[in-house]
Amino acid sequence: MHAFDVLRDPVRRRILELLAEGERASGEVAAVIEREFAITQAAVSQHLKVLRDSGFATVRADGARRIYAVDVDPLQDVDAWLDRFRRYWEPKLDALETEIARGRPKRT
Amino acid sequence: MHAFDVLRDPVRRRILELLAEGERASGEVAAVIEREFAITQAAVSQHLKVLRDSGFATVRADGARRIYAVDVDPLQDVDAWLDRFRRYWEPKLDALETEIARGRPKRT
DNA sequence: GACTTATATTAGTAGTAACTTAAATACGGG
DNA sequence: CCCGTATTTAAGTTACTACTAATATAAGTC
Repeated sequence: MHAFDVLRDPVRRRILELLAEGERASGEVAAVIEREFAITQAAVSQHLKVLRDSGFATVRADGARRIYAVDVDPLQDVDAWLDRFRRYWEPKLDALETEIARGRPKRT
Repeated sequence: MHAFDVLRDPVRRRILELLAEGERASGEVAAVIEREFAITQAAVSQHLKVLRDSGFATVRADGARRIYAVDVDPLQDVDAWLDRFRRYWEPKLDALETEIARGRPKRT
């Protein structure tokens, strides 16, 4: 599943926003999302699965709980894709200078 | 239509890549896309409509031709959304310093 | 004005994705 | 072990989206 397919869904974007603030248990995420989007816990769990399978999130067990954390690799891919458009809003920087100014690490 | 809904489609992303290199007539875009994705001119025209309606592209007439150009406003929105994740791969810069270092213009 | 080229629009169809409900799995405590 | 909590998985339904084929619109040429 392509990064943009994942990001297309507003629920998944909101989950990533939550995880950007710090790791959260599945249930904690579900509590927020259920309230904000009026969907069931099962639906949230399915979204978490998509995020796992597509590399946007990692999980670790803590007893019966599942602690989710954001993984930014696919987001960096998106950021890299945007590079070709940056000259339209960062007119002073050429491509190389942009690399340096932003300190973006090399992708493998 | 949200920016990520638009970017989800690989054909639309490819069209934007083409337009990032410079403006192109509808038919020029269609020629490339028809070849690369094996879809009809009508389908390409529909994608161009989506890009227009969602603010990713602008058009001007040149006789019977329609010249398309990229409009990066929605792409800047995407870029801004990514800001909250940047600290995970730009650890040395805090939020304010990032703003300054990247020289990102204020969005209205 | 008829014909060709360039492009957009309409109507209909098929595949996909997000949801719900129900059931399954796994851990922790009494 | 049985029970409650935490979480995932499965099955089925519905809505949306990208497509094709056909048609419409508009400009350029003779």
